[in-house]
Amino acid sequence: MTSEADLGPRLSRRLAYLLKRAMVDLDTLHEQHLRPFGITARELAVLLFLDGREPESQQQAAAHLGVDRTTMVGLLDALEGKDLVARRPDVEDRRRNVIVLTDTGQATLRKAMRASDAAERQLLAELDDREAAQLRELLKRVTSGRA
Amino acid sequence: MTSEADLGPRLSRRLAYLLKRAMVDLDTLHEQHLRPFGITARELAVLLFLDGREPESQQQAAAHLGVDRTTMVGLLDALEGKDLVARRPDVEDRRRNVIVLTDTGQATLRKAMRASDAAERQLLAELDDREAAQLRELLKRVTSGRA
DNA sequence: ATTGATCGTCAGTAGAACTGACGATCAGCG
DNA sequence: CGCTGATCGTCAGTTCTACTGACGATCAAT
Repeated sequence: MTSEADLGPRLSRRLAYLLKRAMVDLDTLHEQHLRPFGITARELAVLLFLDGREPESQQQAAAHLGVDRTTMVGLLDALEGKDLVARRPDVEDRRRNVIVLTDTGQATLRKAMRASDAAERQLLAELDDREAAQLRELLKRVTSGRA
Repeated sequence: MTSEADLGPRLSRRLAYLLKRAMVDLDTLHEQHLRPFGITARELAVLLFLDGREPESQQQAAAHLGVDRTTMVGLLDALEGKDLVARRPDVEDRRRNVIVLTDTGQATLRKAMRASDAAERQLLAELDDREAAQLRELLKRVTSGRA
């Protein structure tokens, strides 16, 4: 792949380049580490989001996760097919589905999160703990500014 | 859009979330700031790459930029259509095109780079200069580790 | 009861990137 | 020289993803 020295300093210091690069690398690492659990990083994000929340409708969950409502259908189809989440009719509003984690989903979430932690650690292998926390904090402030 | 508080701390601290969020935001900002120049962030990256390098073939440039050779064709078609780059036959190897910046391309590059700088500044508005440099440095070390 | 909006779903579409192939050209080898 | 295999830029076709628009079902408001 691209080695930073080949690009000269100009492009390799642009934020867009650095961010994309980090994201692609993290995607690759996640793919490797999550393969044993048969889920993608994105599906893990859904599981993580559903856990520790009051049950929510598909569309609420979609909005919070920033994905289109029609995309969420397929995402949940996949997760439901793996028995990780369940759609249950909302008793208060029968248009809605309430999405809940199954027991299998809970267990998979716990294990997959450890794998994801490992992927993150591998991405940040060059940094010590203090620097890793610093990077996380800076990114958090950057994104939270725009809510 | 998604407000960080809504997600709870779990998802909003994951690196994948933070990186993607930052990238999407930066993309949006780039789109706004680059609109006057009629180029995308990606095209700017190509211009920036071509500038300050010995003229190179399409495929070499594509490899360095990490895009597919067939994708580079369309990318250059667009840039050539805007008179920002020119394909010239390589005298030493007539299979190849040498890609060069036109004068217009040079001028556009300079102006667009200032716009891109502004986009980056806006993305990092929450950080002071020292922190912004720190973030850049940490990201650089993260990515350069994997060359 | 009627109107307008929202829910989940699905078909169709649009865009981006890749695969595989093509003619043209090059390098190596006899 | 001539042949063979590889590389260059290009293009057609495929794949993948996300979106638009529509649908029946359901809700809320009047």
